[in-house]
Amino acid sequence: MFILPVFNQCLPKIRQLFIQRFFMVVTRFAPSPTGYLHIGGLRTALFSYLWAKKNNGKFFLRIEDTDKARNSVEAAEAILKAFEWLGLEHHGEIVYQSSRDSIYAQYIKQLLDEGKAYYCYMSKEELTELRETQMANKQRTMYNGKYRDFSGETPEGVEPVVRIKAPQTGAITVKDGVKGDVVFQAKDILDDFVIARADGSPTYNFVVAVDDALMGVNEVIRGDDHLSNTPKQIVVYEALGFEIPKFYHVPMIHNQEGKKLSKRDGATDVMAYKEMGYTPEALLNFLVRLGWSYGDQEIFSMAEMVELFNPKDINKSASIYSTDKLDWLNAHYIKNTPNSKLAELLSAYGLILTSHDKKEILLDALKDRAKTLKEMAYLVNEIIQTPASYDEKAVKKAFKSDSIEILNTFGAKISACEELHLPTDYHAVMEAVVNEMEIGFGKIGQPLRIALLGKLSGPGLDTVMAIIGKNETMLRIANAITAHR
RNA sequence: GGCCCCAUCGUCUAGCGGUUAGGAUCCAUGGUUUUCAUCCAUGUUACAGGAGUUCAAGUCUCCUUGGGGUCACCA
Repeated sequence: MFILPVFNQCLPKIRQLFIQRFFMVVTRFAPSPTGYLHIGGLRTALFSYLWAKKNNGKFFLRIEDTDKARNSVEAAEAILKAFEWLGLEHHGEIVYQSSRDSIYAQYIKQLLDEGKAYYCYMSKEELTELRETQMANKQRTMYNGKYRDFSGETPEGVEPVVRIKAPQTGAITVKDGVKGDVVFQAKDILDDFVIARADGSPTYNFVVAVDDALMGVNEVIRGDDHLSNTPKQIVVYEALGFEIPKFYHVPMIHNQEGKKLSKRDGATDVMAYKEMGYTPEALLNFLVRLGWSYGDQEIFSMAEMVELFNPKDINKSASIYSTDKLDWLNAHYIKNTPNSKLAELLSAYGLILTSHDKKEILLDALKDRAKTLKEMAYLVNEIIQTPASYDEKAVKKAFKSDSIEILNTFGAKISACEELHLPTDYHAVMEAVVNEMEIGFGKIGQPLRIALLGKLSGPGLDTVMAIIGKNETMLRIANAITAHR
């Protein structure tokens, strides 16, 4: 092979351009501005990010705001905020389609000049009438090509749209990395669709193709609701002489009713998951496994996702959104988060632990018990705060006639002890009382639990006492005795 | 309605012609724990239906059924 030596002799810069042009994976996430990032969008963003990252490629962010009514800056900020929380990064500047009108205009003009597109003077009324006739005749509604080869007098009073000359026969094949080759017949789906509105603004299928081509995007990973748009985009690519990218159309995420996930399906805003106490690791892990798998593996760190993800392994079928597994993953990640980091995370839920001297014991005692950070913050507060009331059912069940006496004895012993620091110290006192009074552990455990926590569940009592300290322990015991005498 | 996509436990999924159809989650039961949770063990539950191809089909083909997506001067 003689190509390799020649290639290596090229100047580094040219060589890099070559690599970039022919080998570098460039993906993008191109949401329309809705004001927040939703869970389905995040998954395609994640897939695109991972694939680019794995290949040392580029992952771009583009806001599809050709519809100027919606606030794209706010939307971009919301997306960036979510990306930041999740640790996702995009390359370069955010591309706003709304600021690229002149670029689109240039390509529209090019197509017009080359005779690949034309002005269409059909009025809206005429178009509507055409559609109604077609529907009445049970034909598919489509533009009839009236101005495709028009050479007469241009009608007055109609601002023309620009339509592209789409093939009327033959087939368009979308080579899709997920679905395989999907063949569309031109006669079934195509007509000369509008690429520029009467006001000159370009339409979606046109700008998507132009931008992806200009940005060098060569691997498009997006929802399969775009699959039927793809032939139109291919028409644009071909008219403009751009190279068609590789497509991966990932199946939808459905709600419990089996329909496409929408705003009405509760928490579709990614940031709502932060508020609910989910960790980025859990959410990302959850989403990467929705529609994608790697054998039997369930737990994926970001590094593993980058290493193992490949869009060719994406499923073909839609999945239903259910949070059972997300809860499990979240609990898993909380359990495996170091305490220092956990304390930091918990501060976002109003829990400031920096000054607590038994922080380690406290976090160790609770990290196995919470499904979310929010729940964990709540559980911590339950322990730190003196119980304001006692669960009646629990009292009824566990407070026996001899409970006051046992608590009194225990309280007195605690009071007499000088050195009480660790759970084992408190445990020794409990054992001493149990032995002296010749009772079972449950006899002291149940009422003491109510005294300390106001209810019958929670971490080990010795642990709780070590966390709250000697004085608070005595206070809670005294309170309980007063309340239940 | 036209076109397109899809179909394995309730849910997420493995499977890529020969498996007792596997894992995870959920649920249930048992063990550990003074309680609860964690953890461990065990268990219930699936190839939508029908024709082919083949010695052999969850796996290939076709049909049916069911579900979804999409059909704009929205994105």
